[in-house]
Formats: sequence, structure tokens, C-alpha cells
Amino acid sequence: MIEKLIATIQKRYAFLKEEADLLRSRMTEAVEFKPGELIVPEGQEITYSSLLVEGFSCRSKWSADGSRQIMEFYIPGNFVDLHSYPLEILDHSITALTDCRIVKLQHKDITAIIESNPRLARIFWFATMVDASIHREWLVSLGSRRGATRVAHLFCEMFYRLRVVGLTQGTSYRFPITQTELAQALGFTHIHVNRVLKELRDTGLATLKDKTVEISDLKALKELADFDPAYLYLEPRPK
Amino acid sequence: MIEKLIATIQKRYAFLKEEADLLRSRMTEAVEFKPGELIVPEGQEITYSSLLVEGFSCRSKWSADGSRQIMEFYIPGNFVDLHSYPLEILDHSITALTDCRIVKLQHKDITAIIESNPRLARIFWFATMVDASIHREWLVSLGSRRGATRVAHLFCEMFYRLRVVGLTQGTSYRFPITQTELAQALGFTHIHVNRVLKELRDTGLATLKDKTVEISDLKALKELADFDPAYLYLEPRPK
DNA sequence: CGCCTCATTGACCTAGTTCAATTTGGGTGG
DNA sequence: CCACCCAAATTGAACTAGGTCAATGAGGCG
Repeated sequence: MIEKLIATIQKRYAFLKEEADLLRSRMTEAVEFKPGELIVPEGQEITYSSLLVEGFSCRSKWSADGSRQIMEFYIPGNFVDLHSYPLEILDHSITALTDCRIVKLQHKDITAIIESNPRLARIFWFATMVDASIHREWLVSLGSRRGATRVAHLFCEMFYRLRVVGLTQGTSYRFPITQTELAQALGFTHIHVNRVLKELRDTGLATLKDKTVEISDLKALKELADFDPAYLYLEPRPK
Repeated sequence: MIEKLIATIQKRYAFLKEEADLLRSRMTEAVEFKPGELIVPEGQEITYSSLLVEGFSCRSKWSADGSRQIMEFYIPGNFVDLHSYPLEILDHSITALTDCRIVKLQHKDITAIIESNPRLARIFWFATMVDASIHREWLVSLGSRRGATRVAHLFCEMFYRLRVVGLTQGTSYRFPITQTELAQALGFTHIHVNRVLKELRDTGLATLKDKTVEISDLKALKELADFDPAYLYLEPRPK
């Protein structure tokens, strides 16, 4: 149940067996969501955090003019709102993009865990700081990367993140996102996303078809994307 | 020394006197930086976090093509790299924008503080999650807000943040940033920033002159900017 | 079969970039 | 006090990445 979470974190913070057992013992009540359903609502007090066990979800904000900005994609093994523990109320919501299953960790249990084992505080904190690191890299994408480079960067990010939790096959992976959602994440219109995807397809770098990303030339794609995976903190600390 | 930090956080997490004293007793060694100097370097192991006591600084990343993306501005009372405690190594750097003074908090002291007082773990964690919240709002700006709206939003953010630490005079405040740096934060060229500033000036909403932002019509500026200060977590928790 | 969502494509338009000057306002050395 | 310098601010003109509008396909499903 928490194996993918551990896989995501362990290169920087290995879980001891008793730490994993402690955490597992507090993770309760699996809940299922349908595509489009709200996993975490905005503006309400939150008393537990949700670990995504299966499916894809995202953080997003809706603006007054009806536009939507997606700020992060979540995959199995991610806490989708661990940051709600210190923040208590969120100014954005978490939405299921596909069928999703989550398990809950009550905030009072987080408090108890932290008190009995302060090292886990640093590990939880670390997990939320990787989200912030991803936010910063997206800021670089939205602020400085254009066209195909921006799309390619996201394709690389999802590849690296999905690979550590065993959800890639070679250099392809399932990415069940519509072009409209892609556009809402990248700050493009869905029409422009469509054109950029065509460009990536025509240049033989990557394709998105049937909800599946297939990277034909990873090295070239990373180069185009100006992609350095350091910000994902998935590798051991460089010495 | 930590008064401005407390002012920034206290609406959500009030410091008890002994907590403030504990923290104060561990904050040591004031260091000064000149404009352009590196406060925290990228890619190196970090063993202490820096609280900005005086001056302006920012987080930024340089790209291979020589472009720079600024991801957040820091003002007195902000920890500029508290997130280096869980992350240990950063993929970006913190740079002084003006004369700056910081005081240090050793990571081993953070560990000690957290162990002796787990409530402070949540408070530190909270402080870093507000940075992440600011990142998300900037993602909305870069992804969905255009032209004057994007600039206006930043002006509103800085106004609210500076006000709680007493660095505003009425609706104006010192913002010692060049138009080029503004452009690097907003994902525009400095030329376009210049034109947008002219537009804000001509429409009588706000001016930036002599390193000072003067908001002529706060209500109208907030409206234009689609600004909701909730993401700054500077107000008491709504019940 | 008909409907609905999502993908695709063309034509045109505009916000923002690029390139190129020009101006402004300290600072500095003599 | 003046001549010079340099970073930052301004402005114009031409260009383009990406948006807008509109129409057409294409698959899934009741």
C-alpha cells in the first residue's frame, strides 16, 4: 500500500522497517473516486491527508474568467495533500483525472507519528518539498520554455516519476490526460498543444496516442527539453 | 531579530514566549551580502538555513541559454532556504538583490528544536509550505494571467507581504528591483515590462519609480489582478 | 443511429518578442 | 565643477509564437 511512496522517497530517506510499519498501521480507509471527482476541496478545513494508491490526479485552481491552471500531476505513491497538515486549509483543490484510490492518514496521527519519531517529520516534510521543487521547475517551463520544449519537459518529468514506481514500459508510459488538461497545465490552448504534439511526432521524438506517451528518442527529447532530473530528488544525494 | 518572522506566521501559528526564546537563542552569526552576491549556492550540501533580516533577495535558476527565471522574492522576516533542511541540496540558488543581512540557524539545531518541541516542526513546515503556495499562485500568473494583470498581481502580493512586516507607507512601498529582474520573474522581456508599467501608470492604478511602488487605486488594482490574498496565509484561519 | 467528448486542421489576429536607437540619472576621476 | 561612463529606462518598427474562431473527423456508447 505504501510501497510506491517508499520507492519515491527512499533514495534520499530510507525507511526503517519499524518506520514503514508505523506508517502502514495508521493508513486507513481506502476511498475510490471517479474521473472529475473532487478528492480534496478548496477552502475547507482538512483533517487528514490522502495518499494516492492508484490512478492520476492533479492540483488546480479555477479563475473567475473560467480558465483553469493545473499546477501538478499526481501519480500512485504521491501524497496529494500532505501539505494540508501544516496549512489546514487549501486555496486550491485536488481532482481525480482517472479512477483513483486513496488511503487516508489522519492529521492527529501525523502529529502522533512526528512526536514519537521526529525523523519521520523530516521525511514527510521532504515529500512536500519535492512538490515545491516541481512547482519551481514548472515556473521555469511557463516562464522561459516555449512550444515543444515545454511539452517535452513535462513528458520527461512524468517518465522519470513514473519509472521509479514501476509504471513505465521501456520508454513509454500510460498518461491518461486529455489535450485540454495538458493545455491547462502548460499554459497553452488545447489547439496549440495539438500542434506541438504533431511537431514532436513529426520530428520523431515522442508521441501521445491512446492515452500513452511513447518516447522514441529519450536522449534527444531531454536535450530539447533542457531536462535535468535533479529537481525530482529521485537519485541518491550526490557526493 | 525574529520579530518580522513571527509577524509573518503568527496569524496561523502564534509563537509562545518560550518557543520564540528557544528559536532566538539558536539564531547566530549575522552575515552581510552585497547586491548580486550568492546567499545560498546551488548544488552544494547545506548545513544551515538563513533568515533574511534586512534587504531583498530571490530564488532563481539559470538556464543553459543564459536566460534566468526568478521563482520568488524574499523580504525581511523570510527564511530564504528553510527548505534546505529536508532537501539538503538545492537545484537553484538564492541571490541578494540589495544589501542584505541574514542570521543563521544550523540544521542540527533545527533537529534539536524539533525533537524538544514538535509543535515548532509544524510551524517551520508551515513556513515552507507558504513558499510552495506562492509558487502555485505564480504558476497561475505565468500560465493564465497576461500583461498588466500579471504585473498587478505581483504588486499586490508584495504589498500584502511587506505590510505585515511594517515595510509599507500607506499604499506605497520600496521595491528595489530593476525592470529586468521584474521581467525575469514574470516571464516577460524587460521591454514588455516597461510597456506594461507605462500602461499601469497611464491608467492611474500604480507606478514604479525610484525603486518604489505606489499604488494609486488598490481596489482597482486587486480587481485587475484577480488578486485574493488567501494564498499568503497572512490572515487568521477562516472558520 | 445519434450524440458527445476529444482530436485535428485552416485562416486570421494579437500579445509579446526582437532589434535598434535614444534618453536618463547617478557615479567617478580629474 | 565638469566630462565621461555605464547601467537602467524608454520608445519605435518589424516580426512571430501562440491565441481565436470556425469547421471537420473520429471514436465510444446508450
